Amino acid sequence: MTNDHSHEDFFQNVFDVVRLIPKGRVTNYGAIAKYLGSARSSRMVGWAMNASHSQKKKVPAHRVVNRNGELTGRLHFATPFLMQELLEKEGIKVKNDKIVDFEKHFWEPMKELEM
DNA sequence: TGGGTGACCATAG
DNA sequence: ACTATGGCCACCC
Repeated sequence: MTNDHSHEDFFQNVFDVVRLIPKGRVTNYGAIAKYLGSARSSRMVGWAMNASHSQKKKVPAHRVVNRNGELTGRLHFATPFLMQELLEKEGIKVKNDKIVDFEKHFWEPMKELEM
């Protein structure tokens, strides 16, 4: 594992994309996987997000939710409501662990990054 | 070798 | 709105 850097390269690619998500916008795991070529499934994006908190260069992990706009990763933050708090600080409303007007805030890397 | 488990997703009913 | 299923792929027994 320590000799095989393929995972870490993938992680870095995920982190780079997430860092491009503008404040007040959000995307989901699948969209990132698709943008990166889908060689790896969206599960791997979630796996990468697990490691995102220990990065020197910060990763706005709170801007990544699941396909339905639900804050499925919230328990992996320092506190169970930190993810929601960070989103609300950017003007995004959250109700019952779900983003209000998800489509309105959605950021599609395939489109926004103009392939 | 094989089963269980994920910050997932699409589809079907 | 909900559950069930199959695909996904790395990790851990």
